[in-house]
Amino acid sequence: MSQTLDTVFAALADPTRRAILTMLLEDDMAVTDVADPFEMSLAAVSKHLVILSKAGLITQEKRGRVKWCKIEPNAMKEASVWMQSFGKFEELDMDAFERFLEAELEG
Amino acid sequence: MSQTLDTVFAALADPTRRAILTMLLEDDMAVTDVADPFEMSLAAVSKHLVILSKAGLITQEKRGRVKWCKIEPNAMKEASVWMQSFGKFEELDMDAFERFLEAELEG
DNA sequence: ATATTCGTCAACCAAATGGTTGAATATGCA
DNA sequence: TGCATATTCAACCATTTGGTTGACGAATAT
Repeated sequence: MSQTLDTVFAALADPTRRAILTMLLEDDMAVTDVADPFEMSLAAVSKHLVILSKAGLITQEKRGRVKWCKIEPNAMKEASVWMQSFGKFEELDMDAFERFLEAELEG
Repeated sequence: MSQTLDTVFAALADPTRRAILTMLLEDDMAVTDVADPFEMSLAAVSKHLVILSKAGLITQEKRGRVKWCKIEPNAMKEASVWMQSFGKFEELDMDAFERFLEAELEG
């Protein structure tokens, strides 16, 4: 039983958290800026960041009063490998994938 | 926002459900046989199968009084592609991966 | 010095999750 | 027919989840 898979998959199951990760692909961000596009309180987003942090999917570093969030893509490796064992997927349609990411961000 | 990603990742977040999927990699199985190795009621396992089913990760076909469960690896495609966008992972250590799958089954 | 900004904490809430048990349904067997 | 097997359903329960608000501490700006 892998606690890592539990926490990583659970973290990825929430659309807000996936949107946050997609945002962080662009650049490191402060907590306040991460929260900005969402229609929920800063405290709620802060909790999401804790969950992403515990799953290892992001790291946070405090500089001054600003806490910077950085994505840690390698934390997905175990989960990604796990999934890949379950099928040989067709090649990626990258255009479709881009559109999909757009939708995720708006979602 | 993708309801599919929500349900697939949520389904994979539970170790019992991942173990079920790993079992189904070997062969299609009846509900009773799926439930056998787990220390929980048949009803509980049945619920897990419903969740896997709704996520599209398995299909179930009733023949006689037996309901057969079949893994549908392609349902992981979208989620797998999503994850892969977040990093270029090092090459897989396949021995480690085998050991990991063993542990999952025992978990 | 004081006000403002950044972020978390604590208490609370509703809804979802993962489990239980016992009854119900449907099929197969003798 | 009558019994056993396969599976789900319904009601229930404890815990977790995802959100809220208001207060708070730490850092910055005026």
